[in-house]
Amino acid sequence: MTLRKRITPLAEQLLETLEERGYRSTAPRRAVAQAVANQERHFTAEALRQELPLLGRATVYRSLKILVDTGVLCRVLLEDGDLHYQLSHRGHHHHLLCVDCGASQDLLGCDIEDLLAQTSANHGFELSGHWLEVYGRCQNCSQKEMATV
Amino acid sequence: MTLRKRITPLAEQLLETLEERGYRSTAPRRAVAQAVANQERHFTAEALRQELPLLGRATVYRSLKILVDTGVLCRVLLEDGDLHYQLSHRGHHHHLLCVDCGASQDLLGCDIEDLLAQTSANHGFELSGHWLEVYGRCQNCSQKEMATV
DNA sequence: GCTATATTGATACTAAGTATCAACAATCAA
DNA sequence: TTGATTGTTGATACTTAGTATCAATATAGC
Repeated sequence: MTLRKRITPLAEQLLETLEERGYRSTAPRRAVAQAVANQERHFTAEALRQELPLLGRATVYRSLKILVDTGVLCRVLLEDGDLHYQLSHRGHHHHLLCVDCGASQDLLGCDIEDLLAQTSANHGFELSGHWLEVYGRCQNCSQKEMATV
Repeated sequence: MTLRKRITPLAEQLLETLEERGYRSTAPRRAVAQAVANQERHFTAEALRQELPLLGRATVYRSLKILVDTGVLCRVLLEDGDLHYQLSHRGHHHHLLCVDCGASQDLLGCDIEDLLAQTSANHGFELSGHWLEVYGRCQNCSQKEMATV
């Protein structure tokens, strides 16, 4: 079958996570897992779909959804409003997104939560969650900029 | 003309802002400004369009875009990923969104910027912007919850 | 009132989803 | 290993949010 491709350890790991959650291991899901594992940067749903022309649209979108639900993928909001997907380290985190090269770094263990809880409380809000994206220029791109100016 | 409706001071103010930016004052824009001014909560593009059946789709979306560009409207990302629009106080700010009733409060003058600048620097990032939405339960909804439990 | 130019709206397209549903496949138990 | 149960697929069609094009029209300024 065309869909049964070589599968890398990362893709395997993604599939295992799905199975742990009770999702069946199917050829289409293997294909999506492998395609996701191959991505080096954040990607759009449509880009992924184009890499998987043999799969139905709905299947690709459904697979993305369950990958997000199981915490394997996360959604990233780009500065221009585009929504992309990206492999996620489990748990709550934020992204530092380079507006030049598109690289992203995870932001862990910063003190935003505390600050937000405090601020929310001041407004009479009971905090339940938040979404934060940080845009800027990564070290590489800053240095390139320096060099050309 | 059906489009020339009574216009409220707020809508008037929105139009003036557009004119200051060099946009012409047209009947469709008056209609959009009034419809936007009438909203009590954040709203979707499509909802607004349905209130303005006489206007072309493109016109509504274009008007929303220039209202966002001029800072009169801002985009709000709901917890479920839906994108809404909302009247904006000029300048950079964030939203406290109630997940129960949908109310939103603006979050001004909090110290997130400093914290982010610091954190970004630690990661070699040159900060250029950020997007933050805070979800929770407003005072009203918290109290209602209390009362029923 | 004329004219240059901005704006409109019809149409068609992209992108991201969701809903439906008959056909099919994976799993598990016998 | 077979077979029933139940999850999954993919075709299709629909919704929402936009954007691009372009001829027709309205606006602002002279």
